[in-house]
Amino acid sequence: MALRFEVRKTDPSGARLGRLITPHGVVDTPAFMPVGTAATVKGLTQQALEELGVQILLCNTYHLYLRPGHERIGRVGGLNHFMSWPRAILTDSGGYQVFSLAELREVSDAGVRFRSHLDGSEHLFTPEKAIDVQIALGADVLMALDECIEYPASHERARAAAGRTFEWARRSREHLAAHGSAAEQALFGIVQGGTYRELRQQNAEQLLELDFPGYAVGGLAVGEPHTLTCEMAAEVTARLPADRPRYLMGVGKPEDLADYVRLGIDLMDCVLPTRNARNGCLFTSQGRLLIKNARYAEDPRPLDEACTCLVCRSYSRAYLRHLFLAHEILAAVLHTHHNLHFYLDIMRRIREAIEFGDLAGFSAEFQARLEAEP
RNA sequence: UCCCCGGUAGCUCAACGGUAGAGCAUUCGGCUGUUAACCGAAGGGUUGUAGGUUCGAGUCCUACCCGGGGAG
Repeated sequence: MALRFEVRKTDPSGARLGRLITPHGVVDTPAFMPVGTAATVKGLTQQALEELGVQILLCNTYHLYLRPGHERIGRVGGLNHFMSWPRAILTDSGGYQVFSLAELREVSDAGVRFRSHLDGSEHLFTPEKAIDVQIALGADVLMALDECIEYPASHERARAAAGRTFEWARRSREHLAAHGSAAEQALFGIVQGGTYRELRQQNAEQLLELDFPGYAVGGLAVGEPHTLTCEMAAEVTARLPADRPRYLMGVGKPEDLADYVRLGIDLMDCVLPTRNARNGCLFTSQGRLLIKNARYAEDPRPLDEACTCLVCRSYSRAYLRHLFLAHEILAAVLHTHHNLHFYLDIMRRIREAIEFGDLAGFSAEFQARLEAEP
C-alpha cells in the first residue's frame, strides 16, 4: 500500500490526530497543504518550505500538463526530483479548473475539453488522462477528476455533477489499477453534491463502494456561507470510514480551520495564505492586516507581535509596506513566508490541542484574539 | 530681441467649437482544490493669467506669464 494512515487520537468533537505515511515522508494530521500549482509555492524556495515545516505540497495536474508537460517532468525524474522537493506531494486533478476556467471549457460525460489559458490550444481531459498525467508526475496522492460547480447551483445541476464525478471516480480507479501504479500512488475519490444534504450523503455512500485509500470533499468554499460549508462537510465525514484520511478541498480562512478539523477533516489546502500574501493581506493573531494601509507607513512593529517567524523577527511593518508599494519581489517572498508560517502554526497548535484534549480551548482563545483590538 | 513648440488631476498625457478623460500615483476594499506580484471602488480640475469672438471656448483671436528649442 502506497499510503498508510494512522489515527492516533480522536477528540470527542470528532477531530482526529493522525499520521499520513507516504513514500515521501510522514504528514502529521490535521495538516494544511500549501498550494504550489505550477511546481512552486510562489515566492518561496523548497528549502524555505521545508524549514517552515511543510510536510506535503499540493501541485496542479492541469497546469503542469500544459507547462512544462507531464511527459517532460516524467523524463527528468518525476515531480519530486524535478522541483527538488523531497517530501510528499498531492496533485489536484484539474477538477477545480472545470470551475475556474468556466469560459474556456466544455464538460461532457467523456471529460472536459479545455482551451489552454496559455495559448488557446484545445485539450481533452478525461478521468483516464488526468490519471496518466498524475502517474507521470509521480505524486504520492492523486485526485480523481471531478466536476466542481459554482454556488449557487440548482439541485438538478448539482445532482448531475455529482453523478458524473462518481462515474469519473470509478473510471479513474480502474485506470490506475490497470496501470499498476496503485502500489506507489494513492488515489482519492471526491464527493460532490453542491449544497444539498441528500446529494452529499448519496454521493459519499456511493463513493465508499469504490474503496478509496482516502476521500475528499470537493465543491465547497466557492461562495456559500461558512455554516453551509460546515454542514455539507459534516454530512460527508459522518459517512466516511474512520481509518481513511479525509481531505476538505480548497479551504480555508484561518479562523475556520479548527471548525473543519472538528468535523473530522485531516487535510486542507488553500491559496489564501499565499495569494493574499502577494496581494498585501497578512494574517495575524489580531486579524487581517492590509500592509498598504497608510497607518503602517512608519510603524516599527512586526506584522504580528505574537509571531516567531523569520519575517516578524526581522522586519517592521514600515519596511514591508515600502517593499509592497514599491512592487519589490521581496514583499511577496516575506509576506508569503509569514502567512504560511501563520497557517502552519495554527495547524501545529490544533494538533497539540487535540493531543491535550483542549481543542475547544484553542478555538476560544483564537477567536478572542481575532476579536481583540489590534 | 525675434521665431517655433508647449502649459489640462500629484506625474505623464488624451479630449471634430458641444457634459474635461485615461494610465500611473494616493486612499480604501476584496481574494477559499491559483487563468491572480491580481481585481474593484473612491477622492482629486477656476484646463498658466487677463480679456475677446461665439448660443456655447481646454479648443478660435489678442496680450502677458512660465518651460523647452532655434535664430541673432
